[in-house]
Amino acid sequence: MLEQVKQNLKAEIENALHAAGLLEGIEPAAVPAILLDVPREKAHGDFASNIAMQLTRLAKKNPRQIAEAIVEKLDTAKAKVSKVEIAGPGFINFHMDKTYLLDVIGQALQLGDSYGSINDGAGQRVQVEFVSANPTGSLHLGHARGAAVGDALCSLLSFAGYDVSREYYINDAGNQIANLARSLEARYLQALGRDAEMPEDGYHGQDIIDFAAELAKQEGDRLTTLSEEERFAYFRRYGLDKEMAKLKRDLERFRVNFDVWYSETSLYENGKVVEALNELRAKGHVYDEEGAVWLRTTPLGDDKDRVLVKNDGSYTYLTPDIAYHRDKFERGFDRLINIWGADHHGYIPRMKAAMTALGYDAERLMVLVVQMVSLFQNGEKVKMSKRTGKAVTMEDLMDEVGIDATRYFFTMRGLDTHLDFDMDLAVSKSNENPVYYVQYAHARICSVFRQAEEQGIAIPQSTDNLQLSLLNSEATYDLLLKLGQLPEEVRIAAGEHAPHRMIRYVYELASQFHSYYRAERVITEDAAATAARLAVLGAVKTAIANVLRIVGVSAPEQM
RNA sequence: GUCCCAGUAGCUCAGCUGGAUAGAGCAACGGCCUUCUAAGCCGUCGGUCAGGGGUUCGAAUCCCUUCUGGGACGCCA
Repeated sequence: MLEQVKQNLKAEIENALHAAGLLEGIEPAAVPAILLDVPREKAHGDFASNIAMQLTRLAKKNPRQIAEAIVEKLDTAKAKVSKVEIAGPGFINFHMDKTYLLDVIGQALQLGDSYGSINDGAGQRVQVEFVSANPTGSLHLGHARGAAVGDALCSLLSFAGYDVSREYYINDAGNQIANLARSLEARYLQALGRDAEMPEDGYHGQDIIDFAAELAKQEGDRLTTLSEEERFAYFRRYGLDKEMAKLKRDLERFRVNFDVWYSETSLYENGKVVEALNELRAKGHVYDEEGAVWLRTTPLGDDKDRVLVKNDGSYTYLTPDIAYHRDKFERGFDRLINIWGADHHGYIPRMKAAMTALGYDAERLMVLVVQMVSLFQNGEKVKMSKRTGKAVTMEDLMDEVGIDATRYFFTMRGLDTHLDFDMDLAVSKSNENPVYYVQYAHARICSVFRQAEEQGIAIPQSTDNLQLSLLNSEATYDLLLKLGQLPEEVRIAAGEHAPHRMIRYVYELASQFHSYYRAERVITEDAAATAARLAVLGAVKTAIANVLRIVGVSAPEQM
């Protein structure tokens, strides 16, 4: 709705540009796009354009002259502009008839759950792979950030009209799983009271100690009688099953639900690793040297060539991963998005190179890098290591901080900022944590609705039969302006893959609402005005709930 | 040594495809509950946008450079 108003204004500005003859002799392609900002200063109107300054050089006139020419030719009636001013170095400030904002109410009520959704994606198929933590220990802080951000991004893209598939790649085939088996074996023996040393690269997490204890209790020392081979296979299977079950449980509890769990092992079993390798070789990107098989990635933007098959005949991590990404493309997705930890950023050029080598457009694969999370407790940075098993797990976070606050907190920041997670503050549930501020706005609206219902006042489900013209206060207009910006926010946030923008938006919307709530009493003696205001609240409630749903935070009815 | 990310108020961070007087939360200080939830509202204080050069009508934003913090540079995954 607001966008229509804006588009209309843009079109009228363009007409004015032509009418003023400002574009004569300028290549159409060179004409800058007309951008309309909502100025920070209210005195600068509802929308502002810097087009006059943009045209300075092209039109060879000074910006204020250009602005004056535009304003003179602007059809203010058609543009629905109530006042135009030229300000500063050449900004044109447009003041609109504020009643245009009232349309937003009906739109939000009518669209409900889909208010704010757009169709930028036009049904394009996007696959997002995220978390993909090795099943060798509990999910920790970094994984939680990846999970929160990845899931929010998926919901956001879906809201923007993309057909999104969430996928988790299970690294269930490499050395690390052998290490898991041996670690579990050692812990099992220890649980039986025997002397057993952890393997050199073993996993020291508490989860494995617990699994081993359970196993010792169930099986006694029976497993020690198995042949070495049988025993290894047993521990491998058992460890993997246990770790995967725990992983899925934690993620589900975190409200992250994957559409596809893709097993690395399956790539070997159905021959896709060999296929990928053969294809690379057939396309001439592979060579043999020093007993190893190499992929020539250097000409494709990588620092150096990469080994695919080691001289002992086994594959490097890269090889099945290439097969995996090849398979993603083969499944027909229009775009692939990977969310990787910052420690894997160096891996991006070689994967893109490999995709290019296979003949795919590497531009269709986007890797988003999520920076590290540092944990602070008692004012000090907590050192964490998977090696020693000393780490705050995602489960700890959910237990101590809660899911709403954790998800909000992780989604709040841009992907590329190093995030400091202050455990004390998060746990204290003080008002430092803004999730309550937003949720409270939603709960407050619900509370007003309960009050209204108790008094026998119906909550309007649409704006039919309402006198919206009764809504003419500054506080209402401010609130409706923010409310009406949701679709555009979704557009920008989805386009930039920036779910944190949605958090900022919903915080600002909540803030506008809280101010409005203080400024105006909703339920009064005036039935018509009451109904109109309840409609405003219903619209705001819808918008808050929709955004919270995107970021995976609950919208409580009361607090 | 090379590459990636960051450096903005006391703290945590927005803003970064160039725009008007650089924003928010927390902290600090001062107000506001006989009225729909005070988990709230209103106000005050707080800045060499790490430093230096450049590009131009205009730079936190773009380019070069220096410094600081974090991460990555395996025939590990």
